[in-house]
Amino acid sequence: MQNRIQEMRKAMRVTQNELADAVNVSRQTIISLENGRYNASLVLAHKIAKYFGVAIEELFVFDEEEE
Amino acid sequence: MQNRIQEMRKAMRVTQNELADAVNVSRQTIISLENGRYNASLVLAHKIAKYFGVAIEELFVFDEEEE
DNA sequence: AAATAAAGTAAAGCATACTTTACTTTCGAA
DNA sequence: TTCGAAAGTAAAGTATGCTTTACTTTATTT
Repeated sequence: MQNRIQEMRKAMRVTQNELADAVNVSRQTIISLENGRYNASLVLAHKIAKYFGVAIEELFVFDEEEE
Repeated sequence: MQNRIQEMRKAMRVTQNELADAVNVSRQTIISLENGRYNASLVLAHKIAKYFGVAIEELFVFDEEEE
């Protein structure tokens, strides 16, 4: 699964810190998500999508081969 | 967070077993999700939503007060 | 009413999301 | 070119999603 968090964050000119605060997680979590170290939980995915004003499916790219 | 898994599953006349197999998790996982014991991961949420042919946001009800 | 399928509970164990702390690297401005 | 902000790495610890096994309860069908 890929995501467009960094892309959208930069488009909105927001720092990792600001995003982390806005959705109530640590900056580490944002870094790890952006760098593909793990996947967001459903709740976090929803919060970030909402923050960017998009649907979860627009923010996360579910490559259909994945299991 | 609430979800409409049981509701949609019954509407489609599918058993917990069939759904579990279709999205590749154990039956326990479906039971626990339906009974609100925990939240689905993003990947699982996507698979179930896809199985039912709806968007994640239609299947999961994110009550905005939650944290 | 008896048999079978479907749904549920319980609990131990593993995998992964997320936190915290501390330190390093990159980058844009003064 | 240096200084500070932003981004990144590493690693140990906690929380939670998911599995597995085994047994119980509720529905449905015959």
